[in-house]
Amino acid sequence: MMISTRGRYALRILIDLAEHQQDGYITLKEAADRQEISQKYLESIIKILVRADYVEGVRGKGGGYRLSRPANEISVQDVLQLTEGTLVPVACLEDGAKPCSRRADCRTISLWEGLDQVVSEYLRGYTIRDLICPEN
Amino acid sequence: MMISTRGRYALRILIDLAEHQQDGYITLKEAADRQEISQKYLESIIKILVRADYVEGVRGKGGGYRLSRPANEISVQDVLQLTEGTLVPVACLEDGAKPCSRRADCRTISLWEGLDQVVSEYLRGYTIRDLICPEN
DNA sequence: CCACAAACCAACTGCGTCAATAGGTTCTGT
DNA sequence: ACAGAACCTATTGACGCAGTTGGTTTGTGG
Repeated sequence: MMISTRGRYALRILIDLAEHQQDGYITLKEAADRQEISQKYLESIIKILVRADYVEGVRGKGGGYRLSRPANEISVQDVLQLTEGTLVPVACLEDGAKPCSRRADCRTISLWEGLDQVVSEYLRGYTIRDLICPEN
Repeated sequence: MMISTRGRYALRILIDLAEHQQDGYITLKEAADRQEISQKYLESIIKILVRADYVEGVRGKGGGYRLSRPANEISVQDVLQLTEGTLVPVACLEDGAKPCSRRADCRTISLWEGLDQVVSEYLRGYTIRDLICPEN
């Protein structure tokens, strides 16, 4: 189980915002109700998206959230990387990882590098635009 | 970080056994020392491999472990699936998962199915034989 | 102008899993 | 018999996930 609810909910709320773009600002309550996700928990997730400038939040009455850039410019890869922290399969592939003392005769490093490659390429091929329902 | 030490150590001990096949039975201590893994922890991992009949254990003096089938017949996919429990990216893809109530208008299911596909295909392409050092 | 609606913020909690340790028991060749 | 090896069960500490609690700040419609 490699994708936690954090990443999955993040995608779902982005999709929800994309599908209701024409309705103006969407409140957290609306989105949470539609997606059947705890409002409070979703709050902590959307905060990450706001800070990373995928989503814009407006306070006060009449406020809410909306995408701060077009849906086709938000890649699934980026969203998951942001919310999950990392997507690499093993710690030694994280950038800034301290070099492994067994690196010289590690038999598996190329296996993991290849896996990372394959996953990244796949996820980079999807944007939020590709995930919204055709009629939106 | 999707592959835990359990899966990684399992691969490493299988590789170790494969590379020392001609030395007869390999004791846990030998392998643990070579791989710099806690003997006790490795014990719990190799037990899984014995039960799944990837490895054969022989007790008593002169005993130890060896592969119970050729290295090229042990796929990385199978080993990781066994030791990690599952490799699917989200719970609803596990077989025997209770059907999701939101399945009908889930926007992301095909994304996850595709990811699962891509990862499985990649890992199925590797066997222990592909990971051992050429000179062995 | 002010009450209310909304986003924003910080701290905490229960739970499960991972990674590992501890302390044995059983088997077997010499 | 005994030493060396696999085998077995239980327990532990740390950590992250998933979610909750209880607020504070900001903006606007009436």
